[in-house]
Amino acid sequence: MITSRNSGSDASPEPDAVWPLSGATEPGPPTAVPSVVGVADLRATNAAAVLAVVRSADPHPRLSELARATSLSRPTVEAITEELADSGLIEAAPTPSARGQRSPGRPARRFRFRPHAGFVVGVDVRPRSVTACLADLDSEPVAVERRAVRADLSGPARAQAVTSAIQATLDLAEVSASQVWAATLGTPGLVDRGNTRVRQADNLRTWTEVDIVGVLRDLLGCPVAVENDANLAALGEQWRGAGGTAPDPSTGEMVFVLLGERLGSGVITGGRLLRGHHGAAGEIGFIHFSGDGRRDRPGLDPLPADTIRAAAAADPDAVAAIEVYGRRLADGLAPVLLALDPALVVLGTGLFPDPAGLPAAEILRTAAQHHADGLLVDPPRWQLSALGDDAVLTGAVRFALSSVEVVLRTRPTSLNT
Amino acid sequence: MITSRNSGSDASPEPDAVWPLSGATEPGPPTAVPSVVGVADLRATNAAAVLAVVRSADPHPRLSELARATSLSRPTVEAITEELADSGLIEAAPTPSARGQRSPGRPARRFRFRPHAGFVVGVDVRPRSVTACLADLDSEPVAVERRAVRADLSGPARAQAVTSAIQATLDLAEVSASQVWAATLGTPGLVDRGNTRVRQADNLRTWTEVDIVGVLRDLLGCPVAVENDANLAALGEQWRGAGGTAPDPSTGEMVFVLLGERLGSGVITGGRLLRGHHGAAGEIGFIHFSGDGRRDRPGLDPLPADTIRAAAAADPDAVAAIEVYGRRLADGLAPVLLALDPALVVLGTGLFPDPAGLPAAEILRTAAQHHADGLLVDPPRWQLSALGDDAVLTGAVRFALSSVEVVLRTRPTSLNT
DNA sequence: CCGATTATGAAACGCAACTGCTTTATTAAA
DNA sequence: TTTAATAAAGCAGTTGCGTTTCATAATCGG
Repeated sequence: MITSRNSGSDASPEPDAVWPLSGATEPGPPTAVPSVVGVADLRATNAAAVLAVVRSADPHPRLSELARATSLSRPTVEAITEELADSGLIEAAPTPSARGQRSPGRPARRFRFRPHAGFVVGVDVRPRSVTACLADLDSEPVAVERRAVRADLSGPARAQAVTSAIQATLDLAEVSASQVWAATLGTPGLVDRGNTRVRQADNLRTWTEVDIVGVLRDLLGCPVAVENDANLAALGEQWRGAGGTAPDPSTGEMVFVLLGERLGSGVITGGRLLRGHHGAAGEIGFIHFSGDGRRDRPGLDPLPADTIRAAAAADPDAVAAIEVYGRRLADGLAPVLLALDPALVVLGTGLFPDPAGLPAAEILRTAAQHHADGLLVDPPRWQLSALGDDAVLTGAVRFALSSVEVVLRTRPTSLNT
Repeated sequence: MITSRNSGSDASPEPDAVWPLSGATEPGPPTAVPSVVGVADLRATNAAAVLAVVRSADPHPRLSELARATSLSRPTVEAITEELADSGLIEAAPTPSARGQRSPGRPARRFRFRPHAGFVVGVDVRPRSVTACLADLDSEPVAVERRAVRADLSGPARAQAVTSAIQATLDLAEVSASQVWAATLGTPGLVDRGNTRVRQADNLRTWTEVDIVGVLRDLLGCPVAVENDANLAALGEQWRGAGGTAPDPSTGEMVFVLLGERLGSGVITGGRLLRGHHGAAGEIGFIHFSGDGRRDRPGLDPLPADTIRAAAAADPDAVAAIEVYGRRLADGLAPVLLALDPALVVLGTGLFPDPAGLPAAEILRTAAQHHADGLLVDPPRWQLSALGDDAVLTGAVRFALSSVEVVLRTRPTSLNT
């Protein structure tokens, strides 16, 4: 095992002061004194590079391929693969036995990533439901558990529902809490900047009084974070490339709009979530939308369910109503889009639960995009959510995973406990 | 000299694939394969750490202090200081001869940063003027040169004014072009994402047709970037802590509003400039402000100069007009502020050139802040620009400097050409 | 002038990575 | 079945950086 000079407390909810390996191109935040490195950190860094190649290469790579891809020497990658195998993060893969594909010479060992070396938990808390998802290191769900709850459930009872749902996923997948490396909980309302507390959630009674992060940390013994649901949904869409399976670079500059009971949004710029000073970025529900029924109050009333259904059935009045709604949305969003210059706006279909509503959502999207095109300098693309109802849950898993991956990128071999 | 395995082309305008040492806390952008490191990179990184301490320590540090501050061993920092001294980035400092402060024992060598080891150039291009600033590595100006030009000047002639102003600063300071490490030019209008071209600048004739980056690179032989003026002003304000000399953490989440002929803004989130997908982030000049004279066209007409003067003289009508203007501004900005959740809004006083206008600016600020407070969830502080007319120029210097500091943070010793 | 104190210098060690060579396992041809 | 070709795996030996440890040099207070 490698111990790093920079090793902070690994149980901290924020993986702080680690070394991002990705290249930030332009002016970054002003830094304090940069960290120093010792020889031991080399191993950790290079192990991360090897691990990344093993994860992405297809078919399973051989040592020589790893050496070429990382530009490390073969003896070095060999030593690294041994360490990674010891830590359980990779394992030997069977050599492909297809007759024609085999090359002459001594057959090479091949390596593959072990996604089940660890797990993460994502939770989606809504007024009427609590859903927990246990996912492996490839963010593949291994167990999902949903609890229907009453909207007026008290905070502690809701927390109880969360822990019980999580515990159920663990039991279902026969995974112990110690195998969980991180957890993230998505919630409506505002979250503090450190992702440790729910600051405000007007439709969830006494929910802010619960120290849900503490509860989950006691349950799982790993870093836990809370985050706004729209923000997580944005992350989820980013992961899925917002529509395709292929990663889409335009998701690095994206605005996700969650059309729920209250309007919310998640903003991604430079590939990362925009959180703001108080963690309240994206709270577009308080915008004064023009022409909305409630003239004096901010916000945009949600579309009635029957209008959506009627529009899906091509009722002209309902279609017109949705088009008006889309234009209002675009109108209110225009200043935000001007300020952010996103490549993409993704409309979360939380408001259009079943597939029947999809045609209506498409009408809304078209109307909004068309109207926005006339208002903006560099109009973004508008898309419907690719994940639908699962966006928040997926995003929670991604959030948890990304905090783990920061560590994987720096000292993966120190994780084998 | 140290050669790094990761050495890219140092003359590239974007310092790509270098190692940011600052800790990015939460989910970062999805990365390709991380870079690997060799032993040589250790030296570069640790040298950067030592350099940073030398720059920030006061009084000039001794070897043992450097060792303590960096947690490196004394022999290591000694070797590093030698290299840094060879490269010209630091030098021996005289020992303080004050009788009382001297400690017993052999007197220690002390080291200090040499800001004149290199220089950067910042340029502020406006319709009626071109200003160049030559600054040292502490971003201290060593020469400033201003050229008044006609607003309808052609692009090539304007470029000529730029090069001539830059050359004048070099001559004035007796600095050769080879000593300039980076240059940044601020301009109105839109800039492409790579900071290499001016995409759009409706009030500058044929300015977009000039390859100003190429021209300056030929002149200076160093990385050159162009950036929107409001964005640079935001960087400048961030550097000055937006009002104080002390660095202010709240500038990491800041919106700078440039009240010029056209409204522009620069947004800083997470300590870095928000650029957007097309580099057009912050273009709030196209927002439809309510109640403006031109109902059908977007934007907000600038305040007439005589109104400003009258308000400064406490004329009630003028004061009221400015208050209305401030409220309109806050109204139009509210969606942006909701989406970004900044800690701070800085009003650029480009519209209020002389000190006489300051009282009027203060009226505007107060009215805007008061009105915004009622519209937002987490209202930001509102401040007047601390740099005034120099904001863009200062920001250009900072932008250029930050791109060289990225290098200084990674392989400072490879710079001694 | 002497001891206390602090900085500097030099040698030896550990660790990670690299180069170059030998050995091993396999396929294809004789 | 043997043999040559080929590619992987194993095994020193070297280099570079950082660290520890010990010895030496310079200065101050008495």
